[in-house]
Amino acid sequence: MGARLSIKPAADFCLPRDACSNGFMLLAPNRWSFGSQSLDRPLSLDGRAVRVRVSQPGASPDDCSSWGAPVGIAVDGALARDERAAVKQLIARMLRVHDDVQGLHDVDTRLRATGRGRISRSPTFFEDVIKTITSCNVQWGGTVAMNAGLCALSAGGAFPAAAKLARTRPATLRAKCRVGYRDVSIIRTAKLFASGNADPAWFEDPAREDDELFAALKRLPGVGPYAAGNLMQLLGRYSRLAIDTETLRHARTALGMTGDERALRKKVEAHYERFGAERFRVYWFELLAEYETKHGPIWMWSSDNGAGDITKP
DNA sequence: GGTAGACCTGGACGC
DNA sequence: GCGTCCAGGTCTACC
Repeated sequence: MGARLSIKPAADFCLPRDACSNGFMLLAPNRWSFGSQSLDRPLSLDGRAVRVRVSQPGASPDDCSSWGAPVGIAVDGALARDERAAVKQLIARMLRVHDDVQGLHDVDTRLRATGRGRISRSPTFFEDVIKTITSCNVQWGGTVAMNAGLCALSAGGAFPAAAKLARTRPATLRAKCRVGYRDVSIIRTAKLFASGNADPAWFEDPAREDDELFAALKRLPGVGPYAAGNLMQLLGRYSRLAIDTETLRHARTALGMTGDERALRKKVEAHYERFGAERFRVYWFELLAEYETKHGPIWMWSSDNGAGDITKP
């Protein structure tokens, strides 16, 4: 008999809409089930993996009266009291269940009716960092394959812990996970986290200045301007864009901008500057709306049907 | 500070 | 089936 946990989320939280707000939800070890509108994945608890299924019965993005219902977590196995608290904390971080999105809706009123504003992430900052590194300089299919390979390294299929990756040889990562030249960056980053020289609490400290945080992120191996920008939003800092080729495509096709790459970057920065501290989220939900125009609501996509065409992050 | 080239993989394409 | 080319950010060397 497994444990059953419950989280009381923010009043406008809607699992299908808020979980499926980031392509990371389609990467291993996450599995979004289109049929049951639930999220399955293993979580690491002090070295052992427990499988969880997260659901919010009755929640529908199209029915605001269904938002805010309790989020249920079904755990495959029994949990000690401290483990129950840990599971709830990891899921709450991942889904941002308590985030307030009013500030975003104040600057972008288009999002009010949809309730959108939460961008999901990983249960841990370390997983966010490695997933971001695997999203650089590769097409989405490559990122999917790399994360599947990384999770295959761990018993139970959980995302590997920093200590585990720190002990892995570069050749093993290349051969089994197809990470290519990112092998050294991933292992160096894992060593920083495993040794305590990179402290998640330091990066997650809300008192940290954006500039200081961005500079520290760029010092992580394999993290450049794009990756640092993406990690900023994963840390809840939305004042910077994470400009990649998809941003430039959006600038050309949706915003009608022209020019070479340098010119486009300047125009994109100028375009979103008026949204201040909410720059990234305004950009991201514009991009998401564009995808959904082509492919339908993102919560109707599934990890089982090819992971869709969504790009990073 | 700006630029060029290497890094690796998978997909597209031509033969 | 095989070879070639290309796309995707980061890093380093160089100007």
